Amino acid sequence: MAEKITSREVDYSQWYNDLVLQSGLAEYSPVRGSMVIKPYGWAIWEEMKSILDKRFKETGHVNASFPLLIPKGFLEQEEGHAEGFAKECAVVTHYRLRTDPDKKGKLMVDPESRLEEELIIRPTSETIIWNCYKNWIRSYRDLPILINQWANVMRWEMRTRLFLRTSEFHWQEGHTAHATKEEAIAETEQMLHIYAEFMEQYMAIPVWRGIKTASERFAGAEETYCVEGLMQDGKALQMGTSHFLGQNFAKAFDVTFLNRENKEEYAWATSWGVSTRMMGALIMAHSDDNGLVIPPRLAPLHVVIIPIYRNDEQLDQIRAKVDPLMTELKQLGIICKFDDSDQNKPGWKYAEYELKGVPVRLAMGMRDLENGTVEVARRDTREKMVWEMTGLSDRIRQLLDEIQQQIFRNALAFREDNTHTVNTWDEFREIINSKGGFILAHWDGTAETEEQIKEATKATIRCIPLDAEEEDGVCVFSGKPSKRRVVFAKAY
RNA sequence: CGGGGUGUAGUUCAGUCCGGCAGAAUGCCUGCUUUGGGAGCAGGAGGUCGUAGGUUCAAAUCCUGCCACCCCGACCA
Repeated sequence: MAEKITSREVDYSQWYNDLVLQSGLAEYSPVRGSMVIKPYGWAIWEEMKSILDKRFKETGHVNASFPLLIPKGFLEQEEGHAEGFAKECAVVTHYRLRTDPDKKGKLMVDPESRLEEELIIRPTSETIIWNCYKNWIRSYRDLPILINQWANVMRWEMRTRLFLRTSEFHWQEGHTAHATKEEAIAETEQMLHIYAEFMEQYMAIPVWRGIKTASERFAGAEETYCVEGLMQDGKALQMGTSHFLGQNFAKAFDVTFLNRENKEEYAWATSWGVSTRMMGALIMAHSDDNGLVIPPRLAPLHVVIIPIYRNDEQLDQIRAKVDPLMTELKQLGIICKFDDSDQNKPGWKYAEYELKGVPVRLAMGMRDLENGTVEVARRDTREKMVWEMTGLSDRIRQLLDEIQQQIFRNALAFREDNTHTVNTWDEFREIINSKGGFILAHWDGTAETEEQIKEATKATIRCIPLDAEEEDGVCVFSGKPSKRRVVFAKAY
């Protein structure tokens, strides 16, 4: 457990891996690209889920569950969708194993169990859901359908990274059907804003809200909206997407309804999702060389209390002070733990809880008992203070709020320091190659230019910001006229 | 799928070049002493050396094949 985390300066990727493994968020599994999410990691994900789930329900959505296995033919129905996902699908071809007659104790795929129609493991669920919607939608009175599902999906990735890109990942996918285009677009935008608010207010990560260019658009979408965050190494991370699917899936699955004028019309669709990738963002946005830094609003444990004592009698004295404090803290909705285990010394515990990113640590020893005080340490700044026991629980609640805000302010300041408005190609290349971060630059709107910039610098257009102001300018690459700036960055 | 790296105790690794009893640290178990920033001492348990084959009196070590994982690219949320 005393292993060192690689410093961010030395090797950012290795730092990230060390952190995930050592803090007990997750570990590798025997199958490449899949991971075990351990209780501490899952606890954070559950926190994220419960907050988002509540917001979804507040905005009229309901949860359901659709199957893991999808008939291969379904994927063929929508052309763009098929092209986008075909090359990363795991395929089920057989339904049975048998003992291998040639190798004792070994199993083999039973060649006689080949499936008539092969099944794919869902990479996303548009197809199987729209196959259902076909039967569920008859009239405009059946609309809108506002369904979400929490599920795991699988995309066979060439190169995987814990949380950021695993073959199997957990997410939620909302799939809605609407009677009008306007309503579907409003839904797409609404969900994007719910994501953005969650990321800023809970994850403490400022995000760009924007629209993807055609080349970055979801397979099968008319328009893809996204939220983009900035990691400490200057690379951008797409943290969520919301798609306006137009009538593409309705046409592919023949989903029509009779409108008020008794005329048959195709339904309008959206889909939107965030995944366990957000865990990666949370880690990379705030943590340091000592371990995780988790914003209080997502932390599974807010406060840890560590006793410092020489014998059982002293421990009992400390416990007598800690018990009522814990009761008060719990009444304020603060999750706390008294770590009175005798396995490790206080110093070990300090390091351990810092590694796990617990926002506030209290230490109480004989000196404190005499003075009626407690040592308060905050994880984000690693600052230590000595506070009076009187009125402590309220001060801790305020401190947690302050930490939440401070972490966000830091992330925002970091993003501002690493967002550059650029007008020349030389400047663009210079910044992308040295500092990284976001670049705001004019773009002529063509896929050719976008591609050439990507080839030259590896930077991609992360989004066209929703709140971009109209501004006449010329494309940083081609010199052609442009109406607004777009956001470039190297991305995960 | 290309380039690089690694597979030896729960973990991190040494040992491999030059074949000869399977090692260290850490963690784990027992006991005692400790406890305000990753404790100390004593004792103990723990490994078919990734896998299959070959060479040899003898293989962790040499040869061949295979597999897995990590890092860097191409692809992607």
